[in-house]
Amino acid sequence: MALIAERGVAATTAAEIAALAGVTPALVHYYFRGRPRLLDAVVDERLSRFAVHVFAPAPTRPASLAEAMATLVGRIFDAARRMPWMPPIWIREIAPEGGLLRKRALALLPTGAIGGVGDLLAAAQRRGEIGPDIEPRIVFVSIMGLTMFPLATRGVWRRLPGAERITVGDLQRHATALLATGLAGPRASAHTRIRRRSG
Amino acid sequence: MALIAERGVAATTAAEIAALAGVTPALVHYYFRGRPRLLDAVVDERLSRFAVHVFAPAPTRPASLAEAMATLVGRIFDAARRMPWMPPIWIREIAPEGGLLRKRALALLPTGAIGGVGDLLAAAQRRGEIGPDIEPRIVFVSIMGLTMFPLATRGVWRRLPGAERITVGDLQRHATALLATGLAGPRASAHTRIRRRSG
Amino acid sequence: MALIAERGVAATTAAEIAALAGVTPALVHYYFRGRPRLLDAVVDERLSRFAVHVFAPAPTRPASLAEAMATLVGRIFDAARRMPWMPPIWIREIAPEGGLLRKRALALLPTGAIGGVGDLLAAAQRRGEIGPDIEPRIVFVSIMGLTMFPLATRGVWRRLPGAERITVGDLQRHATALLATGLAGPRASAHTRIRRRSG
Amino acid sequence: MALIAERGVAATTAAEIAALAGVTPALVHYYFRGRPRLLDAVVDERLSRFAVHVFAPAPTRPASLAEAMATLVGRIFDAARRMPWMPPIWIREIAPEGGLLRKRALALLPTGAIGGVGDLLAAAQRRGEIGPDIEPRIVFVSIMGLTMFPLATRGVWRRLPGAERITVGDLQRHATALLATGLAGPRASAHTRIRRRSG
DNA sequence: TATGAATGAGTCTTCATTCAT
DNA sequence: CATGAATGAAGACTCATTCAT
Repeated sequence: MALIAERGVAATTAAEIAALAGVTPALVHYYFRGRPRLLDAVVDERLSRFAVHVFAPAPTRPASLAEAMATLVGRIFDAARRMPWMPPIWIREIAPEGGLLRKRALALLPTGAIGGVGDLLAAAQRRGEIGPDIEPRIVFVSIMGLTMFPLATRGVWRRLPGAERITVGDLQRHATALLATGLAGPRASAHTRIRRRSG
Repeated sequence: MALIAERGVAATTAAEIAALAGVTPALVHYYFRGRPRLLDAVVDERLSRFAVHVFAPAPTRPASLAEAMATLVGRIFDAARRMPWMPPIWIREIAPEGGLLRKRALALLPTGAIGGVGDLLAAAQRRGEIGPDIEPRIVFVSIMGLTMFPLATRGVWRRLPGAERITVGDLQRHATALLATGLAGPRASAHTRIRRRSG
Repeated sequence: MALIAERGVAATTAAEIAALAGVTPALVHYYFRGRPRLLDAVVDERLSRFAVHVFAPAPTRPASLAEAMATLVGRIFDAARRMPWMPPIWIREIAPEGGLLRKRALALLPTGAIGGVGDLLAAAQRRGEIGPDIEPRIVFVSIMGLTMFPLATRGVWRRLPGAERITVGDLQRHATALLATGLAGPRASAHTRIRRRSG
Repeated sequence: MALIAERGVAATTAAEIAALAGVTPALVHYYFRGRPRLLDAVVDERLSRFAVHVFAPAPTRPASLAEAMATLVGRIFDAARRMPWMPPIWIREIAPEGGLLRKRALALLPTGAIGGVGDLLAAAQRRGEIGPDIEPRIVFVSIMGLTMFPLATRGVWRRLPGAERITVGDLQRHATALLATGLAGPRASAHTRIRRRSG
């Protein structure tokens, strides 16, 4: 997982995997019965856990839309903490056109659940709870763009001036806030909120 | 560019590039003087144009922060329309850890300009114009996650139920809105806005 | 035997043999103590039976040369009926230059007996009972070419037009006749012979 | 051709071919574009020549059946003199069930011409010119068994006692005679024939 | 400038063999 | 007796690279 997360599928050879595991390339082949099935195993035995972690728990009736979003974001960050190889793999090998794990991994996406989120948001939009320019059906994509993408690219943006000390927790708070109220932040009338990172 | 965008750098051979160009692999090698310098050329002669398109124009003093963001988003979408190979390449080969064009392309990022945006946002946050949970320094990353990422992954999410007819224009509007006010949408007191996609 | 007859020695792996036998490749190795000795066993425990069947029975004093030949041909066909794997193996792995069982199997050939047949024929030739252009010493080879070879290649020639219904019995009669009197058939003065395949 | 004739297709590696040709295995692959097409080339560029040599010349109206057979046998021996790799290859890789060149090479066999020979013989048999036990349709197979087979197996039978000095010419004469009149030789009434190998 | 021929290094894969159990 | 795990050696194949032309 580490190698694939770091270099991508195409650039990861069986020999490298074997070396990292302290075995011979022949064993890797013997064990997984060929490269295609090794990739199957990557998806079925590892990537699937991530999907389960994010989607499996019965969705408790959320108090509000914002809370529902925050929960989903929370689960993604949580899963990524446990399975840090997922964000880069997702970003490189699953999401984009021609990703080498795409076909294998797309089945993991609970299209139903995602559609459900879309329905929920579309209804909310009809009730005026959601901005008119929002596309409810691709809010899920935006969530990915605000969670998996920054998680996968920490290495780059951490070098941006002033970003060195931003933690994963900060990132989660940032994504949740951006998703809820955008840069504008909560309405002026909102009650005082707990300050983060007081230090 | 098309091949790299579609399959990634590692999976694109000089022979494929040559075939697509109607020349011999030997000529590709002769012309670019080796694979490393071919990748250099990809970055220097193509990817750089994208960066120029997004960042080069003198930043006219924006009327508001929201407008500044909308302009940046607009430029990205505009550049992506002209150079559709950029989003997948960015997502796969530049942004993530171990991206094969990362070292070469990172120099293109105008760290200064990005830092400037960060400064601007940090100041705005101090003035209370920006939500307290926002991290000004990585707003740029969020913008990427709301523009380049969905552009690079249209192939996947277009299959989500209800997302078939979402256009790039819709996507831009969605990203701009989300960035400005989040899902919550503009404050209640806001004046009526032009409806999108009336048909 | 079936696998070797069908694909040849070089193309038959220990794993295939094991699979067909319902055991593991490791057991095949354990049992035969390596590939060379597996091939030894093929020769010593199977192929040898064929040779025994053809040559072992005490050669009853034949009434005539023709009868002696018919007997030998009969024994070969008989053995091939019981051990149908032999003709292909003989043709591919024993007879030709570089056959993979050649060295092992050649010892099975009773050179003495074959030489005896040669002596017999040479004497007959000297007495004028055998055509002057016949080479007595390689009549045995011709017998092989008229028995083992067609038996090993039935799959091909059965597809020849009109050859579909030719049985092994027909083949034996054909070989015996050809050997005795060639295409010309028995002398005109010969007494009527029993017709074959009356149905 | 030499390697395949000597060891068979399965036991001949690209590396051996390369070594014999004084080039690298990579070149063999480059030149033939893979093993399957190397075998195609073997068949199309070499084996086909043999078939042409044997079958192509317009069949001059033969004076007799015996002459027709002698001509066919003569052509086979002639072709084998020029292309000595053919008999072993034919015997191992084309004729038997599971031969590795079988599918590729069977198209070379002029089924029509062979069927024609069959027709001719069948008619002759009806006229009583051919023995009743002969199967006209597989006389062609017998011819192969009396020509290609002994040619492919010289290495073995040359070691038979008394066979050391038998030449290819002797073999041809032997095969022709056996085919014409069997071991029995020409009818007693036949006119004197030229003696062979007077020395 | 352009290429066909050629290759070294490295890919996945196969397979007989080993060995602890 | 029997096997699963493991491997070395070798196989076909790939690809960037070289080079004479």
